[in-house]
Amino acid sequence: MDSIAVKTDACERCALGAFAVYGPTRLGTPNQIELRRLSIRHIGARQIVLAEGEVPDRISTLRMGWAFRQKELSGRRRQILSFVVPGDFILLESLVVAKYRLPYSVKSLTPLTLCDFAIGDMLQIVQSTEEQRDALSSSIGRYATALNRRISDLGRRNAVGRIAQLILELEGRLARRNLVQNHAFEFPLRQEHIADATGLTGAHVNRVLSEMRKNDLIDLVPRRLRILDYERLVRVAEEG
Amino acid sequence: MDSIAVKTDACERCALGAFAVYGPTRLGTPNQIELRRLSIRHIGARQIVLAEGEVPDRISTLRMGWAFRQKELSGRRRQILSFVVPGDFILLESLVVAKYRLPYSVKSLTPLTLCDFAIGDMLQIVQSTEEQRDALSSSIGRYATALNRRISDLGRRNAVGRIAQLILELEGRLARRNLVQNHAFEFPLRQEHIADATGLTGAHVNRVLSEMRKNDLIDLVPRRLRILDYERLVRVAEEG
DNA sequence: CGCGGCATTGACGCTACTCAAACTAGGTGG
DNA sequence: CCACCTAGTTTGAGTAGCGTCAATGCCGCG
Repeated sequence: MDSIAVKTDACERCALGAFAVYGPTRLGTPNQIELRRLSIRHIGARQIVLAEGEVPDRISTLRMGWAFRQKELSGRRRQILSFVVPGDFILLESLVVAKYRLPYSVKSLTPLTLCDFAIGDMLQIVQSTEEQRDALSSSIGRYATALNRRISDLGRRNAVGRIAQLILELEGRLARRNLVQNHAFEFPLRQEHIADATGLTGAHVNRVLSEMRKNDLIDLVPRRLRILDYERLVRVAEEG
Repeated sequence: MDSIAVKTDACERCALGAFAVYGPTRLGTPNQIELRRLSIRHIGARQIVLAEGEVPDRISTLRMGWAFRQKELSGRRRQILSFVVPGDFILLESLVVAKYRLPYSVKSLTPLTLCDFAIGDMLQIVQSTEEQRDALSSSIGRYATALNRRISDLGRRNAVGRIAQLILELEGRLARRNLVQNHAFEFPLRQEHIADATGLTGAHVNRVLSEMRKNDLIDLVPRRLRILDYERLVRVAEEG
């Protein structure tokens, strides 16, 4: 059982490994990634993966499924800070900040498969070559840039703009991982998640989405989204 | 002229150096900070310090004055992402991300005094000892946590809550630098800046502020703010 | 004295919220 | 194969919070 699992989960055949931060190291012999991998975990949907206040000593990559980072506020309010898609580190921060105390929690949206590493091991891998250092560096840069963009979206864009930006961000991130075909991709978010990510309510998200559908901007069916008019969606995102 | 400037600006007498990330290194002999400092710059109020899209090769600490990071959107909208107060790096990101391309611009709020360093030099300083690495690490951690908090504020708090959170954040950061006496501190923001940081309009900020004054929460006069009832302000920030 | 930069205030409107009910589809057990 | 259940979506009516625009006030400064 175990050996079969290890074989089918071999890193050099992992489609996502190539797009992870440690992509450049992934194919070496002996395979450093696979050697250092501590465990592969499967987690059901809607589970807490990391709880607020934790100080993780391991770092995991998401091999399959979606998760999100959320902050819970008083009175049943919550804000989704960002989404974690396949190929992402669950907690990139822990590669930069020693003993990072989580100011939010991480929750699974779908069932997940995680690959776990010791933080020290991963740091070594990810700093082993110039190429790796660059990969880490630009990954952090994109993450920081996305956080900043999220702030301007929430502060200064209306509902349509925020939702359009969110869709575009996800499309971009998934496209870098080869998870988009012809502007269509897996989209496991419920309207409730879109609402909590954009600072809106479910009801209003619903109205905006049906407006976007009517305008032939997107085609959103359960679990799958297609951008029908990319240029116009960009314009709408920018103006809104 | 120059020699006088250097003497009065000596790092070991800089009140803020102690609270900067490189604080632990500040008093060594020979003085590494002062040796590596490339220049001291004075910049007027309302100037662009770093422009969006730049890829800075120097890193500066703010010795005096306030600045802020802003993103400009279409249609005269702007979002203030965060404020830079004395003792901060203008661009902490550049210590973590090589060749970071600025996704926002940095603007001075008041006249500034900056101390400039080569990024490589500063990296060396800031990684020279365990203590330094920890200082850098926790500084990045606080920055990341603040960005995330800002996201939940904008997404899920009302006007009072956002403004209260902003005031508390600034008080906390200034307090760590010994720039707060009895909950009172320099506060050079115009209402317009509060508005652009909290995603509100100047008019509405005005109404909220006068409400907060009427409730004896804060005492805000031009350029100076005092928190009158800290506990209650925390409560208001949390609930709002 | 007058100007420029902010702060303040009022009238009015719109975006997005609230609450609640109806609807839909996928899954499950009898 | 149907009845039912649940999770999620859709829709409506009424409303609140914050935005818009414009006028007025205030104060320091040249």
